[in-house]
Amino acid sequence: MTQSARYHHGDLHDTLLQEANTLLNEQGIEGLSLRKLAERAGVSRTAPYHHFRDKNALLCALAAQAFAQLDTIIEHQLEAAASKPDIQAFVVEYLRFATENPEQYELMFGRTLWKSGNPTDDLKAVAYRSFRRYAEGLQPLVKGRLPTGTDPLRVAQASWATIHGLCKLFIDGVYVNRDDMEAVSQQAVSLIMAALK
Amino acid sequence: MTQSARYHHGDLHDTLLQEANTLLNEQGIEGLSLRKLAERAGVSRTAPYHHFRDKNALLCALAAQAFAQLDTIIEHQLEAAASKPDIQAFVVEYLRFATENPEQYELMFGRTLWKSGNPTDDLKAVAYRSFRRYAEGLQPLVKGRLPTGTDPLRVAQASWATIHGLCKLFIDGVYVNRDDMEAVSQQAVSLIMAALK
DNA sequence: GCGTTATTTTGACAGTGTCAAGATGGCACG
DNA sequence: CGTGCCATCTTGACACTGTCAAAATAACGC
Repeated sequence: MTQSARYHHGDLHDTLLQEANTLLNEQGIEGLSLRKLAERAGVSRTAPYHHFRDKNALLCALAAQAFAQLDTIIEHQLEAAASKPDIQAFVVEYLRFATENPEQYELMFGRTLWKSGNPTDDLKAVAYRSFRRYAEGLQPLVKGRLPTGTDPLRVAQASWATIHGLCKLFIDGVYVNRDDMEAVSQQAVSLIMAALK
Repeated sequence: MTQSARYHHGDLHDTLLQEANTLLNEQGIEGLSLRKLAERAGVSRTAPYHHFRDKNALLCALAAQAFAQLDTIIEHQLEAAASKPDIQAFVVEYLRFATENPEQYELMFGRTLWKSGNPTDDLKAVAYRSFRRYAEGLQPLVKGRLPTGTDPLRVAQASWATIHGLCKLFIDGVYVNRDDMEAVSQQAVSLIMAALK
C-alpha cells in the first residue's frame, strides 16, 4: 500500500507545515487556504484540524519555524561581529532574510497573527526570545559608544524598528526598487553610526 | 417618501465611504465586508458595484481619504517647525495619527492594497505626493546639519522608515505597551539628532 | 410622453473556515 | 489471538465572503 493511499497519513503534522510553506511562497498568505493545503497533502478538508486547532494555530507554528531560521542568522552574524564589529553587515543579512522570505516575515511580525489572530503562547515566547538575543548581541557593538544615560535596550528597540520599517516598506511593495532600499538602509546605518562616539 | 426607502439612494457613493470608515474603526479591515457595508447603507449586496469597481477600489478610495487627513497634519507640523524646528514634535504627531487611526494607516501603507491588491493610480499619486511633501518639509530642518555628501532624500526615506517601523510594530500589536513606544520613538529621534551637526 | 441610461435588485456560483457525526484502522490490553 | 479504545480521517452541512449575469426600476433629456 503506497504512502499516499494509506488511511492514516502517518506524518500529516509535518507534511502540513512543509506544504504550507511552499504554498505560502507560491501564493502568499492570501492564497494559503486550509482546503488547498489539505488537497496538496492528499487528505480531506478537515483532516488538518486533528493536528492544528485552527488556521491561526497552523500559521503560528509556521511563524515559529521562521523565527528559528532567523535566530540562526542573527546568532551567526552577532558572533562574527564579536571579533569585527560591523553593523552594516548585520543589517544587510537581516534585510536579506526578510526580502527572501517575505511571507514568512509577514507572519512573524505582521498583523495577521499579532492583531487579527491571536498569537500562540509558544509563538510569543519564541518571538520575544529572538528579540532578546538581538538586543544582547547588539550591546557589545555599541557599548561605551553611546551618550551617557542612554538605555541600550531602547537603542536596540529603536534600531530594530528602523530595520523593520525598511523591511515592511519593501515587502509590502511601497518601495518597489531594491536599489532604493539598499541605499536607504545604508543611510539609516550611517545615521546610527554617526550618533555613536 | 423617506430618505432610506427611496429606490435610488441619491448619495450612495459618499454614504458608502462614510459607513465603510466607521465599520473599519469598529471591526478592522478583516471585519469590513461589502455585504455588511451594503446592509448598513440600506441597500442590496451588489449596489456598491455601481460606484466602485470592486472591493479593492473602495479600499483605495478610503486610503486616499486618509492620506488627505495625514497631509494636513504633516503640512501643519512642518509649518510650525519652520519657525521653531522640532523634529520630536513632528514624530509625536505622526505617531498620534497612526495610532489613533490604525486601520486607516494599515490601508495607507499595508500589504492589503500595495501587495495583495493593486493600488489605484489615484492612490499612488496621492501617496507619493504625501511623501514628497514630507521630504521637502524636512529639508529645512536638517539643512546644513548633515555630514557632507549626504543626500537629503535618503535621510527623509530613512527617517520615515524608522517612524513607519514604530507605527507598524505598535499597530500590529508587537509592542503592546504604549509607554514603550513613546520611549522608543524618543530614542529614535535622539539617535537622528545626535547624527546632526 | 418616450426612450435612453444610470441605478438597484434578485439569483447564482465558487470559494472560505469550521462544527458535528460517522467511518476507519492501528495499538494496547486481556 | 481477539477485542475494544481512541487517534485519525471522512462526509455533510452552515454561514460567510466577493463578484458576475440578467432582470427590474426610475430619473432625466428629448
